[in-house]
Amino acid sequence: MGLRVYNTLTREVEDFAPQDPALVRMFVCGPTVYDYSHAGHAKTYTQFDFIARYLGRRYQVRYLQNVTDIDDKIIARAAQAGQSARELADYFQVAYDQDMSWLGNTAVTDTARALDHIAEIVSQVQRLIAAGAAYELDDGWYFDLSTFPEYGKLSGRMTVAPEDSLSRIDEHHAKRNPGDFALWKRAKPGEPSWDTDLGPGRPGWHIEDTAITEKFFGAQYDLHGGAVDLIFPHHEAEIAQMEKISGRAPLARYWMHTGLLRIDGAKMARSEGNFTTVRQLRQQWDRRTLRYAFISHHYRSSMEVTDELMDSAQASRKRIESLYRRATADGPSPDAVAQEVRAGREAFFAALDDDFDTPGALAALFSLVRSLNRHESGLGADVRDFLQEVDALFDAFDLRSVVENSAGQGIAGQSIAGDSADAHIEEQVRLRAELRAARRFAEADEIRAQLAAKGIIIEDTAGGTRWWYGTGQGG
RNA sequence: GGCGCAGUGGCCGAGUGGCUUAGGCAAGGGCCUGCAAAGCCCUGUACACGGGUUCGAUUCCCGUCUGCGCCUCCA
Repeated sequence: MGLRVYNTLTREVEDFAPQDPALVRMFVCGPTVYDYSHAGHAKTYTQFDFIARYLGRRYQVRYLQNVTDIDDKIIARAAQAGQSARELADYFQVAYDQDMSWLGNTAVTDTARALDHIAEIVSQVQRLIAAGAAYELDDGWYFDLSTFPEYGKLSGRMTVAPEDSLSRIDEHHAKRNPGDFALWKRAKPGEPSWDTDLGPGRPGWHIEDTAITEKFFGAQYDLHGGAVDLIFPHHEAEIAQMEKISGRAPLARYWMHTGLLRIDGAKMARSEGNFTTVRQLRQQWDRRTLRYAFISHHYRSSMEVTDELMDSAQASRKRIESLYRRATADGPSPDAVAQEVRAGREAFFAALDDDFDTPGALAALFSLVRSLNRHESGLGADVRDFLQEVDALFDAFDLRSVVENSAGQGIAGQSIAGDSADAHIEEQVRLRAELRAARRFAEADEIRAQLAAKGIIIEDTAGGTRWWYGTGQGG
């Protein structure tokens, strides 16, 4: 069974087939770098990171993201801070990169800044002018929507409705149609601008994306992503620009949109001032717990990050890690167990193939976890392999530290730990075992308490005592 | 007002025209354990409301209500 994805353009789940059977070209709208990224960015970019990783199982993936490094807010903030727009954008782009790498979002293969693509942007505007789809006003060039009747096909908003009584579309001066959007903004005094054949100015917001995707992918590509709040007008405008220029449709074969992250019931957004930054989240939670929280929701759902949710995510995560810790047998598991693993693995991937149903996949995973937990011992390499395979996609479990540190005595004598600190712990664990054997429990418990104070966790099992380093504050 | 998405058990959250339970967290009871931890077993409340289609609907259709998003920058 193949991969199926929900396409916003058709409002249906469709079979996924890239233009080039071996390669997926995907583009996800990146941030405007005028401030720190927040939990909403973390959600969207983590979910697309997962999607790209999953596509990577079957295809080579070219994952392109843009960075908007010039716009009104950047200019305004820079002026406030006494910096150049460039300095401010550079600073927040670095901050964004740091936040994404903290989250473990590693799948982006190409990052493109708007200001590095002025020539491509100008070229697109010129071609729109040549096609009769752009016109000039005193403050810049605009797209003429009357030349693109399909405008609105992504959002289902096919008529620019006079009855949109609450519409806040700028009725500015001489625009031919109320929804016409800026392609190139003429330079204003004191603002940064670029000298081009269109005159001094700077790009409109929508045109940078199509200029960048055309450069990297050509006129058409496979997958375009972003959060739902970008559907209108941003993605509509991209479609209008590129399909007008190329005469080919669709711009992107599959349009995928993530649900928004809410706070107190309302959308989290920088412009709303109600946002929690990634940097703040970082103080409170382990990055894997945060990733787990995102992965445990379907990408299209909206969600809210609460302490209760995060506690739940942490507990769930640890359940997987505990199983991994238990799977210590050298070879493969016994046949009956191996069969369970195969069946569970199959169910897991079947769910993911169905429009990246991560909650469904986790359900399959936990069903397997429970059935495997019934086995006292014998869980072997196939279990470890599967959990590693899962984690290569989710990156939400702390399997590695467990491998490196679960060296307690009594577990098949395998001590992976080597340094002196670990040797000391080994010694303490051994001493405690002797005390327990002598039924001197008070002293044994004292050792356990001392180790716990250092963040070392101890478990007595039928096979002996295991120990490992806990995953730290906040889990 | 227009367009779009959604309403599932204490919380989170998939899914399905009837088949055996989604799953996780939390709660209560039990087992295991010197204790702890981990784990296992058991227990409980579901599908917003009103119609319709159907032998049968939480699952399809219509309507109502409610929430969210977009219509301005926005992941």
